[in-house]
Amino acid sequence: MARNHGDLRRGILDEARGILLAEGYAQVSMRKIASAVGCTPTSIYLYFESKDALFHALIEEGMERLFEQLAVVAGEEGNPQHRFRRLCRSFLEFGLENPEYYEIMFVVHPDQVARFPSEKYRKARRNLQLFAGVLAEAHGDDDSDPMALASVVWAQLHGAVSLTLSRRLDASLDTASFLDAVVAQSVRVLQSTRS
Amino acid sequence: MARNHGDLRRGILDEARGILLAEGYAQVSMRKIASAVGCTPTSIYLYFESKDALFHALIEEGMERLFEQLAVVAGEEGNPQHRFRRLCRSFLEFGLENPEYYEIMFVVHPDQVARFPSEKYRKARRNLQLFAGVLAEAHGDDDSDPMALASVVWAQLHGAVSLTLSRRLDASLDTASFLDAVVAQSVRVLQSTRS
Amino acid sequence: MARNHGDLRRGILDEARGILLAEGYAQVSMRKIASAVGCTPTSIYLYFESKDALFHALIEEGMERLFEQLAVVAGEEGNPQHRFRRLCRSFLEFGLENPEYYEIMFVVHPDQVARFPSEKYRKARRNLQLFAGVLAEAHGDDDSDPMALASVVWAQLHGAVSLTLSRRLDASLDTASFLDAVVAQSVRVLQSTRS
Amino acid sequence: MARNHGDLRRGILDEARGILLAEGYAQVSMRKIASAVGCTPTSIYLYFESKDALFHALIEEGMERLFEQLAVVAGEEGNPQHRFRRLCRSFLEFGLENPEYYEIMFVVHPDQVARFPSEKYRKARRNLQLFAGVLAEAHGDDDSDPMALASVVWAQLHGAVSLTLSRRLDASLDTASFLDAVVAQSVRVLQSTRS
DNA sequence: CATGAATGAGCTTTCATTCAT
DNA sequence: CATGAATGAAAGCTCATTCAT
Repeated sequence: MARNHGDLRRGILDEARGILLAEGYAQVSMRKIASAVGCTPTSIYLYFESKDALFHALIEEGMERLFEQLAVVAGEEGNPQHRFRRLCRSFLEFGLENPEYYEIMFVVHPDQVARFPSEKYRKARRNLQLFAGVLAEAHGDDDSDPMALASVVWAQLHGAVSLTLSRRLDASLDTASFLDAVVAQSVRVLQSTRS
Repeated sequence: MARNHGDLRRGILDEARGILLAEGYAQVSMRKIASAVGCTPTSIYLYFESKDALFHALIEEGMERLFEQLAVVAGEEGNPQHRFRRLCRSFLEFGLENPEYYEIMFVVHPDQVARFPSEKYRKARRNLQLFAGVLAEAHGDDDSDPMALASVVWAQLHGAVSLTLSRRLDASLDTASFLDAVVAQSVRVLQSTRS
Repeated sequence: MARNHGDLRRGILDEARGILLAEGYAQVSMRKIASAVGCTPTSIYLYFESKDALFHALIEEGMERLFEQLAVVAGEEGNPQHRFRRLCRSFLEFGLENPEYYEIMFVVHPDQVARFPSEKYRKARRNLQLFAGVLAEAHGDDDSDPMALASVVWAQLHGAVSLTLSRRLDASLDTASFLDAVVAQSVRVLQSTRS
Repeated sequence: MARNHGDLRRGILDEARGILLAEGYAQVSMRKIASAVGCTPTSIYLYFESKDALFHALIEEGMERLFEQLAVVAGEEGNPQHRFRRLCRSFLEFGLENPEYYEIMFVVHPDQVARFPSEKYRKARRNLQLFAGVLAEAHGDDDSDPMALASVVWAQLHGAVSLTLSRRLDASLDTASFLDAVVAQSVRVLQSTRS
């Protein structure tokens, strides 16, 4: 239990994420985190100003992880269309494999968690820019705004992830082929100004 | 206090929606609803078996309103592609104009509200079927499953609405043209099996 | 459901007793009684001034049933010692077969149910007098007060019933032989002044 | 407010007992205890996991006090019959002098308080064993089970205490001589197998 | 750096009861 | 004779947070 400086902060974040993943957003309480990490609730306040601050740190972390995951794909060689498709897939995977992370990053109402501070908002924005970048490459000559297109794609992917996670999709629907169809449809954004 | 029969029930539903919109689902409490509507928490239980039941009633109501709105469009004359486009628009409008309804209907996590009872679930399904119906018409002979396509479109639209409502979209983005782009992209689902 | 006058009162008492037996004292509520009997909670107040009054009526009824049961035994022919023994048995049986009746009659704290009105108290006293009567017969010439002796016996029997009902007796103890021993010991009260 | 460590815990237990005595088990609430002891309901949960746990602590305490009191008598020198008689007296005294403890230890229905945890149950059993021990001594060679006899005595004593405490005994009865008679009758258990 | 003690506000739900009709 | 609507009080419990040490 002897911890180095900073270890506790790390531990708090890890356990908070753990509970978030295991039991869902509504179940995360300072008490639970504290007892999971082996300290008192009070101690958490030495590292985080409030519960909101803790969640913002988690969100930030999530944004970074997503960025790393997407950046690998975006940086690969080869056909930009191909890369774009893989970017979409990668986003879907991230969401489905980190459901509760995804929840706080993209679903939880901003009035519930206090609004994500704007300085950290840039980190969220970078993810969108990765999409925009690859889109711009793939799209060639075009007057359409890549960020706008990226947002449309993002909306498509986000809708797919969030409906899947909240199990609102029809039970008769096969998830795998639904996701395939979503990716296929996302790729169609590249035809945007052709017609 | 001089109230007609049923007025209080209506008032409870309305105030619940109001608080939901203003403060988010997690902040809606029986106490708050009661004090907003001007009765005691106990009285709410005369009209709703539980908090969950109250929210289920709201969800049901929302599903019906959405259905009515979509049904008008779906029943119009003319080009099915055109009708499909207007259906998409109509869904977006409903979401943006009824954010409280939208929140409980499609966003709030099912772990927080007890699962929507299956007998009422059919009402929710009807909305998707409207999309599927028009899609089937517009699509002509095709081997793709209209419900599957409809789900993809729904994901696109839902993503757009939920990102807009939670103000997670880039501030530099013009909402109107974003929504136009979303509709344009949704319509592209009709090309699904052509290429 | 068409009820004659007085039927409802009867029904209320019956259902109250039923719930009392099935679910225990703490679970009996006006609501439950009303819904079991098929009327509104308000209606109960037409027949009983309060919950306490209803319970007092139940207690009175219980006392009468117990009296009837004991009176049969006390009135039998034959050896008074024998009759006394059977009286003891009969009391034990009543308690064990009507546990929740027994609960309100003899266990529930008088601060919980408002004090049993003194005019009805006489009915409770009659039961004790039955014991005293048979004891006096069996005892022959003696200067000891039969009511005092009867109270001692009552304490013995009541202790046995209440410990059995609240399952506080040692699990390794066989209930049947415990009760036999209790009766045997009760009979010994007849030796009171002999030594 | 300036309190030493442990004082609050003690105070909670004492006030809970006080309310129990004054108003009966059903009226004891966390709120009432808190306001009697001068703290918030929340604070009670720092010392007791739940209301049940609080009452279990009281039961345990009561069992220990009773044991200490009985053990002194059981350990005295002299005639075992004499000691047995004094043991009975001591039990009666404990009950009448500690009605609050007695109430939760032996009267409150187990459906209302969660079952006394089995690890602590041994403490409850020790008291009965004291009776059994002295009975075995006094009884000499005999085939009857001392625990069974002790239970019969316990029933007698418990009946006497509980009827006295709930003031169900006849008002014309002199309490002191009633208790004398109860003890006298209890001692008669020693004749059990002689005749 | 960390804690133990405590708080105040809040939660959903159930209760016995009343009153106008 | 009976109801539907409503109430006020209370229940056990959990929460994020603070503060003196």
